[in-house]
Amino acid sequence: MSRLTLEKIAALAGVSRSTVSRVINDQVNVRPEVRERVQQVIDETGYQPNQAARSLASKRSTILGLVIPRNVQSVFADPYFPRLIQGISLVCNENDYVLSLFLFHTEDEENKIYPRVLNQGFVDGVIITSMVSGDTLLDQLKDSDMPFVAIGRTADMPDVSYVDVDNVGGATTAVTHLMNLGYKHIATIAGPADVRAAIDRLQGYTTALAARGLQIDPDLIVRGDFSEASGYAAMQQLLSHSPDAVFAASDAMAQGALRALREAQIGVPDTIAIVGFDDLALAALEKPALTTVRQPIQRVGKLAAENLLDMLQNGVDPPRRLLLPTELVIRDSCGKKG
Amino acid sequence: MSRLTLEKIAALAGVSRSTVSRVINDQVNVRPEVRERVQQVIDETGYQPNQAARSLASKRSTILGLVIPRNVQSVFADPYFPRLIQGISLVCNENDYVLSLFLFHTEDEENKIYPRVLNQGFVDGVIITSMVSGDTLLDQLKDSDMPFVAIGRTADMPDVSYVDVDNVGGATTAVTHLMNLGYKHIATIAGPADVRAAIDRLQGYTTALAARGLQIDPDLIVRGDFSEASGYAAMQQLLSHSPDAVFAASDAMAQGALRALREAQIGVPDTIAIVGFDDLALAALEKPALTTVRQPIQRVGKLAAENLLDMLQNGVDPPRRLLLPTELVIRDSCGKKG
DNA sequence: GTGAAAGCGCTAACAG
DNA sequence: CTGTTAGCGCTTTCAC
Repeated sequence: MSRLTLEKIAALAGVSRSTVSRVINDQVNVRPEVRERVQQVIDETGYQPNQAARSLASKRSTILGLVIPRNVQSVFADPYFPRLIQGISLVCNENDYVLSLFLFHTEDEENKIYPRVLNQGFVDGVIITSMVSGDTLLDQLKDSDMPFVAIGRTADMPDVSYVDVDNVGGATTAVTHLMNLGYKHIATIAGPADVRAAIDRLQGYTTALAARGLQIDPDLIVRGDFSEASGYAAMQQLLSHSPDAVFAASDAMAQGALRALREAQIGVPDTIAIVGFDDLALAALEKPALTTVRQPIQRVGKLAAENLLDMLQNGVDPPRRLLLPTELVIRDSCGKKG
Repeated sequence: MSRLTLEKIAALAGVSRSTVSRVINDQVNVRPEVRERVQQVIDETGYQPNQAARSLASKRSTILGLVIPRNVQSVFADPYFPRLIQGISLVCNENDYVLSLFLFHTEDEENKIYPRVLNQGFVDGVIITSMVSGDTLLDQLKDSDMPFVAIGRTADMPDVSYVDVDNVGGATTAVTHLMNLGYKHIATIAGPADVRAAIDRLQGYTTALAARGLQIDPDLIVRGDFSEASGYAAMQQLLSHSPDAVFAASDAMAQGALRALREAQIGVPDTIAIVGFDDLALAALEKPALTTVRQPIQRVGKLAAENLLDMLQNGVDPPRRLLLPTELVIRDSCGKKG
């Protein structure tokens, strides 16, 4: 029964409301013995301050919002999100913040709910997963005075804080590795043209080839939508151009590619080598085990939350921009030519 | 700038604060023309009521909590959770509620944060994912006066509201289907003995066999932990008892079983048929495509949220207990014996 | 170092 | 139908 209030605790401890408040908020200017006495009453009674009253008086909600726009919603079922959320949640727990989830399924929902999120004082700050450029929600956020951190940068975002993984670098490393193994005819299954991560991974591919003075063959670039099915289709399309290696911009697409090759009875990595991106759990279990680029998703979540909290304390300037390194995990599907 | 308050809107519209409040809360007793005038001011100014003040005065936070205990946390990365969350979130959005996530990673976190969740008035109600029996958090919830709905029932839970899928029925159907196809020597890869869903699926297995007067052979029951790796190991163990079909209590374990059989060069479904449980995305992509029991996860989430909201409005009694039907999805791995 | 007092912005009786 | 009046339970100056 949280019929308990500050007032009552104060009475029980024989002090004023203010003093109890100071104890609760770990403020200075309380004599140690008084502090202890008050704390004891709090412990004994199991008193918990009322959150609404606190927020009203202090103008802080101690809630962080995680916003997932509807264009991202479709991939919410990916293993990516749970790990991201775990990272964010860890930091929230540590800092006595609560994480609220704003999943939007339709444009109506966005229009209806988003203004509330931004203006009601519901959340102190927002982490937004942004993928495609020109994201409406991201733009609204920029126009508001709500502190926020973007997960994944989209188009140009001057003075926007974000955390992203080094997709360009990861892709470059992967393709370079293939070249080092001796592959000459390296194709890529890219992601959607409007998704920044896909653009970056494709750029990593071209960068790596260009660094060796290799020509970019448009026939060796096929787009998918990150899904298994699209990887399967893309691989079939690539087959007529007989690549000796394929860099897929997601593990799911790599998985689809493997399926297509299996059906076509083409040996991996003997005839065609495959490298993926993500390092999902399934990667290690594939046959052959998938060489892939691992991205530190949980760390992305942690850092986003940490930086947001830092902004809440110390102001949003200067913008925090973080690009986390990826790691090439070498397994069997890339072969060992050499 | 949400410097706007009820008071100011009232002034602008030439009415009292109460009237504006009534308009905002869709209450009766406001003349249509007045209502319209007020609404217009609200729309023009983009006024959003302050959430903290509202909660403080009304004693409702319009926040639903989703609690994921640490013993469940380990499987949070499963595709299961995003779908569950999507279901809950849909209902929250529809009803102007916000979903807050309480992910616990350690016991310390549970001890520190949980009391706050329950007593601070932070949330109006809680949805808790419970798996193992004797879950501490669930017990605390029962002892509190916080309205809640459990996802998945554990041990005996008289007068606890829950939403669960019919694991017994699903397993029974799956195994019966195998028997109908003519398999005689059906094994199962069961889940952990303390997880209710696993217990139920195992019971479904035995029930189905018993219904045909078949003996339960202990050698044909091997336990895993729902993971791919455990399914792989379990299948290897089963091999010495040469079953002609295997019912795996999760798709991941079925996947592991398939891997073991592939390695052992045993044909599926020709030599051994396999049926899984879950219908994850990977199920349809397996080679051969996995016959499995589909569970309506998103619906579980929706119903849990809907029932919780109903409890908030109409009181927690009587307890709502829902068992959702599953569906056998027949693909290739179960074969088509006659 | 401590207490008194003034709100934070809203809802909810209660009059009228 | 509308306005007035009390708070909700806390934080935060400001005196002392």
